[in-house]
Amino acid sequence: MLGENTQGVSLKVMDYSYDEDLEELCPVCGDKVSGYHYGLLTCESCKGFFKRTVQNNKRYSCAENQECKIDKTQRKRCPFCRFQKCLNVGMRLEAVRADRMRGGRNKFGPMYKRDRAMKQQKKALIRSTGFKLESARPQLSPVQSDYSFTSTLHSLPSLPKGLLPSTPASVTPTDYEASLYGPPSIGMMQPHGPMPPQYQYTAFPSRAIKSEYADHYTGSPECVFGYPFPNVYPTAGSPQPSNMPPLVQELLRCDPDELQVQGKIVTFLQQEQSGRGRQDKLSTFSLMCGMADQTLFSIVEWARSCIFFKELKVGDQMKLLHNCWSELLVLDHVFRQVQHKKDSSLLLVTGQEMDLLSLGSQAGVTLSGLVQRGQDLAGRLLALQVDRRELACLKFLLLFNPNVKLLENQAFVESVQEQVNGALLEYTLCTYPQYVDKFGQLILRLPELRALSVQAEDYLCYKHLSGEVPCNNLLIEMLHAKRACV
DNA sequence: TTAGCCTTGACG
DNA sequence: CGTCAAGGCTAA
Repeated sequence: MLGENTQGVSLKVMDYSYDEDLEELCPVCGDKVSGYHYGLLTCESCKGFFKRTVQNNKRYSCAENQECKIDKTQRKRCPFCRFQKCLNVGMRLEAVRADRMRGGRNKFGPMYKRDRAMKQQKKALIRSTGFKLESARPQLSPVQSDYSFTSTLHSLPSLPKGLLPSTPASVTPTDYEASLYGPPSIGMMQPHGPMPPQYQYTAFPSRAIKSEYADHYTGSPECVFGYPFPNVYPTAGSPQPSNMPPLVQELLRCDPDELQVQGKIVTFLQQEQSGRGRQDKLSTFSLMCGMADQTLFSIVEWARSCIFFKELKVGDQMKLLHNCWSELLVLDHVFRQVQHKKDSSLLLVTGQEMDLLSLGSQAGVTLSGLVQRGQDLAGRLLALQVDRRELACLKFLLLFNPNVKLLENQAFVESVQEQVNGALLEYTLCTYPQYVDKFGQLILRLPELRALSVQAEDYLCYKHLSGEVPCNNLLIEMLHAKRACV
């Protein structure tokens, strides 16, 4: 949602301008990338450094404050900070083979492929939207197919219960991969905070790492590494699945693969833009509406496939979603900023970055204020170190709002609310015992979030009435539905 | 120890 | 059979 200026806005989107520049730099030292190594695109030297460090179980120490800048010229100066940075940007210990088997492929192969595909898509999106998202007149004829909410709820085939992401295994392969998969290049989930410096000195149970193809070998059982197989690395500080309340785990499992959502939205916007002529390109504001609209779409899909929610009758489902869609949308946005961890720019659902300064100077006061409140909320959540399991709970607490009136199955909604509350409380107590009242702090964010979403709705309504929001989309339908029933 | 180049080998 | 991320080798 951008720009209150009908003349047109041209908000600069920073990232991905030139294919080479930002994309081809090693996230550790900024040197030239030589390919995917240990989970992400890095340069040859950091690849070698990471390998040596893990293979030889090296321990370094930092002569300074463990915050040395690592760049191409200084990367040799402090191996401690260099390795720290390797871990922080998402290099994977488990990609270093304990048995030193050469060649072949590992389980990251498919992810490298997906990442490459995403990058391609994004480049295409940049090409079609332009580096600077130039505004045109508000679009008259949105090329949106039938996205009415009612048809959405009805038309999507009901998924067979057994096939939903609730397979017996503790974590589905996709979830596992998604959560393992590192951060910024594809702008998805990343560790919720920088790796604590003591990370590598913590006593971990040693565990032999074998290559996946090592079955053919009689690998030496003595092969033990100091670095553990970091199953829980990406969410360091998060619990082992064993001491997590089962419900929390179940809720997390409902969460969609962020990469897939991003991919869908990017593809959609790209197609929409490419179907237009030069003069006909969507304005920045319209693009943002498109993003929000598509995000909303994925939120509805998420809800429909969720445990508890799918048990409800469609009527109740609609009432709940009408009530909380904007809250979920705002939470989605805010949590993305929490992961983004930059105050100077917004991370969009497409993975693009938008510079906050230029947004501030070109968007109107209302929008700037909204965005700022979102940043403030993101800041508080970041300070709280909210993790994605807690996020999953919060989403359910918003969705199953017992204050929604005239529900057919009010009692069920109330019971879900209570169950999730209990699970979140238990989770925060078990996982973050050092936090005095993390649960309470998290719950306190909900009213703030609601207040913000109300303001955002008002803003959207205003923009809609002044004819600046492409109509005929889910966003507007939700807006109308809510205003109609309140 | 570093980092550029070489060899390996499952996967498509 | 080519690709490309693993590990290996070796001058600086």
